[in-house]
Amino acid sequence: MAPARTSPDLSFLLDHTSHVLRTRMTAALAEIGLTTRMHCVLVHALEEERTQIQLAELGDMDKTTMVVTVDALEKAGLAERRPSSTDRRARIIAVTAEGASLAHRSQQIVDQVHEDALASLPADEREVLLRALGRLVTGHLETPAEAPRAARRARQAS
Amino acid sequence: MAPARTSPDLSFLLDHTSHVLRTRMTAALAEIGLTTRMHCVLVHALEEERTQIQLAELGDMDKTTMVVTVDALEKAGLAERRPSSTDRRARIIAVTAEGASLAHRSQQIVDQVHEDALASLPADEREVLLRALGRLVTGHLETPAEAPRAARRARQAS
DNA sequence: TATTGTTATACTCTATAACTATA
DNA sequence: TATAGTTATAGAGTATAACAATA
Repeated sequence: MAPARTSPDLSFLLDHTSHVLRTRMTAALAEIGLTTRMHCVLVHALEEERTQIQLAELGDMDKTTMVVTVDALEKAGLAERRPSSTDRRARIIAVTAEGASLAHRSQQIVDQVHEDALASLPADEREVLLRALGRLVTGHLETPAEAPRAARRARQAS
Repeated sequence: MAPARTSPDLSFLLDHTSHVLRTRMTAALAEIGLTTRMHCVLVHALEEERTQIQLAELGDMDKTTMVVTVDALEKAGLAERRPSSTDRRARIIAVTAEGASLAHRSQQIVDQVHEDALASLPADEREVLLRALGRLVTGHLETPAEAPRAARRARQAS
């Protein structure tokens, strides 16, 4: 969508670049059978022992979305749910050997997709682009505006 | 979602900035009763006589999405469907006086939201940011990667 | 036969609600 | 009472299919 065309259209530029980059990333990771989320969970779960909730927060996902993602990782043999030794409600996500190996490859793919995009820019622009975006992310564009969320009916009895 | 954290994470930077900017834009336009799409259609329809299909292409929307958007504009008294004089299948989207006035205000709002974001950057970074994003949009990140589209069942008879 | 606009609806995605087990 | 994880499903958003009118 191209909202307008008057002033330098920052919305269009950011929407388009992020959308296209995301399709590239999705396609590249799909070649090794991963979604972006699976990659994200694998990488964070490898760093240290983490529960589903912790991984959900790191990846900015809902806990119910995390259930689906971990289901997919387990089904693919890339990770396992293990009981936490300290909290019997919680599950530690343990990455399998195969999962660790794939996470290594997927991180290379992610880096490569980013590099490919950045390599198309002059070195000085590349540097400033990252700095400026970083400034926005930690500054003026840090926090989303409130979106009015619709209330929801109770669930139907089954 | 924060896909990774190794190299400078262009995906995260672009996703986050575009997402937050979009929530700002949505909230700002909602104050005058418009969605981003309604604004987009109004502005393009004001430029010259255009059919729904033409407006859909300009805004990168599906024609069925355009139907809904034009319905909303008509309901709000901001635009009307008029028969094309040259093609009896087509409808020209005519902006009403009220619609034109609101489009003027909405364009100011859009510009202001962009300005607010850009004003938080040093002037030199601002300029390079726009140039670099523009380069990506017309260059390496011009075209989305193909997404495998799921086939769909035929419609149920009603 | 192809295209414009329309309606109906299938599908995806995501999050809410409700529940179980445990803290 | 509150939290981790799960299941079921509501709801938004969007696109496909089919169709009528016209080219």
